[in-house]
Amino acid sequence: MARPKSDDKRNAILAAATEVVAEQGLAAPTAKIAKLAGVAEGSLFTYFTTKDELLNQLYLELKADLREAMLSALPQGANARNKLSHAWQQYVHWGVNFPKKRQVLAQLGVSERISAQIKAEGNRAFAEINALLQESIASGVLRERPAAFAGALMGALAEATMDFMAKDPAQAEDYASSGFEAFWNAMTAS
Amino acid sequence: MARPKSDDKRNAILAAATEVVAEQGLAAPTAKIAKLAGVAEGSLFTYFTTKDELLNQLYLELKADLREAMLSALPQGANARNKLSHAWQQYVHWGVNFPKKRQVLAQLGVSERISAQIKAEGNRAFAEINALLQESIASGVLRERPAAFAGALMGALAEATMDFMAKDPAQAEDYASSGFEAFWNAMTAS
Amino acid sequence: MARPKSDDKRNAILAAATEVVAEQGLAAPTAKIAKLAGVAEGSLFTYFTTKDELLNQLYLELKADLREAMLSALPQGANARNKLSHAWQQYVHWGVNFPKKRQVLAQLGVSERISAQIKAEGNRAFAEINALLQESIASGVLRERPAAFAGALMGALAEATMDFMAKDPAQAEDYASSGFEAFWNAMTAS
Amino acid sequence: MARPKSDDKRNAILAAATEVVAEQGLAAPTAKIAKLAGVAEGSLFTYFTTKDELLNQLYLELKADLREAMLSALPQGANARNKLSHAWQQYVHWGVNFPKKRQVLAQLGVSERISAQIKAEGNRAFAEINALLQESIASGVLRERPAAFAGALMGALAEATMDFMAKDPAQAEDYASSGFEAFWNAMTAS
DNA sequence: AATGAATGAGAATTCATTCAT
DNA sequence: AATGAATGAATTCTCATTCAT
Repeated sequence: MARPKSDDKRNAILAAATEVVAEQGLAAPTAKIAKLAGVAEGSLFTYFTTKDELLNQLYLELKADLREAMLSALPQGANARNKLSHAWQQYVHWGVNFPKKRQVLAQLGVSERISAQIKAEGNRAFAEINALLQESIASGVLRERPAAFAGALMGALAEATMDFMAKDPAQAEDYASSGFEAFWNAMTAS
Repeated sequence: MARPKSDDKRNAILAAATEVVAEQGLAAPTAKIAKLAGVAEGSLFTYFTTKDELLNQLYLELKADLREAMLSALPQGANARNKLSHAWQQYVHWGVNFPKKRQVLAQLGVSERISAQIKAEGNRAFAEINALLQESIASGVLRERPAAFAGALMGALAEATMDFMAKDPAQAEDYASSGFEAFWNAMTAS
Repeated sequence: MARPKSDDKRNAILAAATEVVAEQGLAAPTAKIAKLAGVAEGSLFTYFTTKDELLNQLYLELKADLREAMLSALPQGANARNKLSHAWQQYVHWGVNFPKKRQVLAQLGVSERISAQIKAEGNRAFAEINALLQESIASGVLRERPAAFAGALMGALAEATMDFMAKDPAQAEDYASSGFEAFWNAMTAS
Repeated sequence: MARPKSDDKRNAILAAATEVVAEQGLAAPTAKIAKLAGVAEGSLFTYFTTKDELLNQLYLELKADLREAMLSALPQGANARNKLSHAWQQYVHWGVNFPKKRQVLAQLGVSERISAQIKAEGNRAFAEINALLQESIASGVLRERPAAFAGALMGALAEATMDFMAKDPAQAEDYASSGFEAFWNAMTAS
């Protein structure tokens, strides 16, 4: 091979896309992304055939990043509540620490430009979380609903919680804990 | 009267914008909106000076529409739980009955193009709901947080609930109820 | 209507396209065409939705132009040979006097970008010529072939003739006459 | 030897170019040609310094191919008419059997990208044919014109004839013969 | 010599907004 | 006020050619 496609460049483009899309929305020009990534305009298209392709891959990347954050250092022997609490805390802190990633993931999540297939692929990564949720809703008011419903509620509550953590950093930890308690009650109270 | 122009046309443009933005996203051309509204391309700009202005006004309009739905026929003498339950049901059914309005409101809500000021103005309309929430969280785990936090959680849970109602219409009512129970527990369990 | 679409502008664009395509081929940039026509780049697209549309319309325009030249001042009472001779002379002089039109028409004629439908429409204009040909081949070696075949031969011979007329202007008239004689013999000798 | 490189590859590129240009026109990407030829994008440029160079060489190649077809198995002792008839038949059948070669040669023939020098070089190959034509026009209406004129007419008539052969294969042979008769009459009748 | 990634100058459109009618 | 043609900057993507490997 002449010059193998470089993972560094690919990652630089993805990182630049996160940056620029956070600032300008999905309408962000590919030219700007390429420039920030330090590659030629045309090079972006040797790594991603299309802007949509870039966006879809970025979605996957961010989903994987979030998943890794949530599952990293998960307490091994702990019960479901403790594990979920850990995942929740990782989640909201990931969002607060990487606001651009969070914002872009949110935008991509509601965009028509992300294919159903890619969305499904992105969700598949959260199977382990769903298993914990399944266990937790067993005795609560959600017991007849699929675990994915609890997962969706978790995501929704975490998003709302992060908004308040970001808006009021002094109380961020309080919001994080209250948010989890609220979520836990939502799932398990009957 | 600040606007000497026709309210009919203004409303037609807003309705057309809802339609077209739901289909094409915020990138929807003003020309298409004008056409669907039955006015000339240029006329759109006598009602809204810029596209952003149109989007901001549309946001306000949809927020007001939702608010009206939530508060309409609110049971007068009932307790907070019953009132909130009513508002919740109105909310989620509004979303399911007017999917385009919901979708557009969601898109606008996360867009950079809606100014902070307009967002604040949009939220002000929900003061009555917040009062009910304040009352409800008094004994729960959220008691030390502002009512707006509970309001945000309510919105988040309702959104997630609507997704499932839309995806599985046969069980829509079950999701609606489960969603409210979960929300109520989130707020009030301690 | 606000400002009606102007035929002048449409014609200016078509004329500019002839000019620029003659110089640069079908790859001529629309921007260059617009500039030469004295309109904004975008305006070209209010008159022709697409570059292909422009090319197709240009083909029709040039075909009509040629047809008009060939049939103008056709001797009324004359016999087929005289009429065809007149048309031939008009044809080759049109080509020599408007070399750009000729060149562009030739390029468009062999291009994939001109739709079959438009080509057919362009040919329909030459029905009168075909009638004269029909009459003339009756006793010749082509008598069993369709008139359109004779028409194609006429076009082909005229093209070749024009090449020599252009290359050697001093003898242009001789080539024109010899070319017609050759054509007439081709059709009528048996 | 001027070219140290592989003739196989050179030929593969030329063959691929014929294929791809027939399908996409002169705008065919060099990358596509290289791919079909089974060589790397860059390698194409070690065989042909520019795309125009490739096109010019392709023109020469196709001209030579056609010449070879026309002169192959030329009846040695025959008279001019028989020899020309043979060449004509070879010509039109070459075109019908290798429609892509014919189409590409036609496109190149009218393109600005083929230099005058290369065109002249291409024509030089047809000297033998011209000699036969010279002999044949001696008593006809073209007797005062150069043989090259008759050659041009021959090419033009053959092209038109091939169009009809291709369009109506059942009568292909009839068109081929009629075409030659017409051509012969064009040249020799007085 | 061969490879194919890298480059960046275009190319055809699109579109918010203006402005002549 | 209403209309819709006119504008030209901006956008995504293509492609001949170069050059590191």
